Amino acid sequence: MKLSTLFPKTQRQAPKDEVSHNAQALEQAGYISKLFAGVYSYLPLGWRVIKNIERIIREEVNAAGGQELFMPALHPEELYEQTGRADIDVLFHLEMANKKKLVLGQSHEEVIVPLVKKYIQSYKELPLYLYQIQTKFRNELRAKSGILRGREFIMKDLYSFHTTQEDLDAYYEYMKEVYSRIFQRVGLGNRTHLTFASGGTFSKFSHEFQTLTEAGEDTIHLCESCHIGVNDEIIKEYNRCPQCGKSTLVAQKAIEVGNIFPLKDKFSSKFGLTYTDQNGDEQPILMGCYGIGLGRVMGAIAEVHNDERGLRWPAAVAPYTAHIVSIGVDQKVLAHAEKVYAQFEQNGISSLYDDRDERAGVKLGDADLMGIPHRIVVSEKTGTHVEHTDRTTGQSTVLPVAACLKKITE
RNA sequence: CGGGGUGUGGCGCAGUUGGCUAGCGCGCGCGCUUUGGGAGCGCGAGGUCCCGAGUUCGAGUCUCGGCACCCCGACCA
Repeated sequence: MKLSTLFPKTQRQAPKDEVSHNAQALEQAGYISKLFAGVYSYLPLGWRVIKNIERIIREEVNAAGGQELFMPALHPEELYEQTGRADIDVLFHLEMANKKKLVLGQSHEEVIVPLVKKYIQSYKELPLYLYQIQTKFRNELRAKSGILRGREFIMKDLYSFHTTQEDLDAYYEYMKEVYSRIFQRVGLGNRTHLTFASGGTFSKFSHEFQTLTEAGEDTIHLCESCHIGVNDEIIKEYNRCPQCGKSTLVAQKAIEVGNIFPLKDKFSSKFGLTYTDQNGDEQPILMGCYGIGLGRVMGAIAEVHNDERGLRWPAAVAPYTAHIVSIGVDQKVLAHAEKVYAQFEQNGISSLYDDRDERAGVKLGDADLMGIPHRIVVSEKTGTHVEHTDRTTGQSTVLPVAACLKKITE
């Protein structure tokens, strides 16, 4: 991709109506654009980051047996009356021309449970794991923190269906590992902690995955001994770690990037979702649900991986792998830069090539802002070589193009 | 939904006790110069001053009523 044609160009100054670091940096660097409070467009760079996060999640959830589908965002309100959720305050309400009442989906239990009921009858068809990556709508009283809390947001929601509590428990435990891998891969591993949260009336606990950052809206109590967190809501009940029993809990700010919930029969009982067991008896299907907010993950990464100059994307989610910058107007330099860009593309390294007729400060400043992991400078100084800078460590070396390619791909 | 703050070219801002063609920086267009950390000179384009109603000879400025955005709460993936 040539930077001269990339939409949009970066902003010289951070937007004044954003305070959270993630939104300031992401908007200034051209990753997102706010339409109104809590509602953002993902611009080409930002969309590539979302797609990378999505790919990682999809790979891991597919490996865990998940079958991807796609459900509507428009839901008949009557389904929510059946579950008693029709008047929860985050629901957006709307109406069809014939006055039928609808809501915008804030989650999909009300859709997927009737869907599964329609097709599943026997224990032979279970367990079943269905998921989607889709837009949710929540009428937040107050949207804030940039893309950390939107009114419209992309979410991966997985629903599991089981015949026995043991089977649900086993899959639930397995999903903890899957989630850990996902957060590891997107670059949040060393700051993201499994956290005990309230299970409401139907289970003792649910679990959240909380990424430690000062920008977080939640306070968790992290066990210094086993690194398990306890949600603020339930710390009063459990003044010691529910995992290891020690009382070494330390309060920290965190952002909830994922959660998993043992629903059991909460929704299946409302819709009569049952299966026939081996004895021909009707039994309730037990469920779990598992969510990850993609925009929130992106925002959390932006909060965690940055420096005073701009963003610093982990390689796995970066919009491009290399940011090639030509400096100067010398024809030989420009020809060399074009060639380097072509070589990177041929070697399968996605590259953003700054071919603009701009001064060095502008181009290098934009590279800092955008935060692509490998910066490749071509100038009169580098001659037939290139200067490679690792955005994460800040280390620079001048080396031949082939050596640079090798360094990046290994 | 309570408390506080802010709305003026694309972005960031100034605009005095109401006053005449509404300014500045950045960005944008054209020309010349410049070229390893956000250049210089010249010319130029770009505005429902958030919206509505009022007061006044005259409103960006005053009054009333809305709306939006940001911050702090309460609530929430």
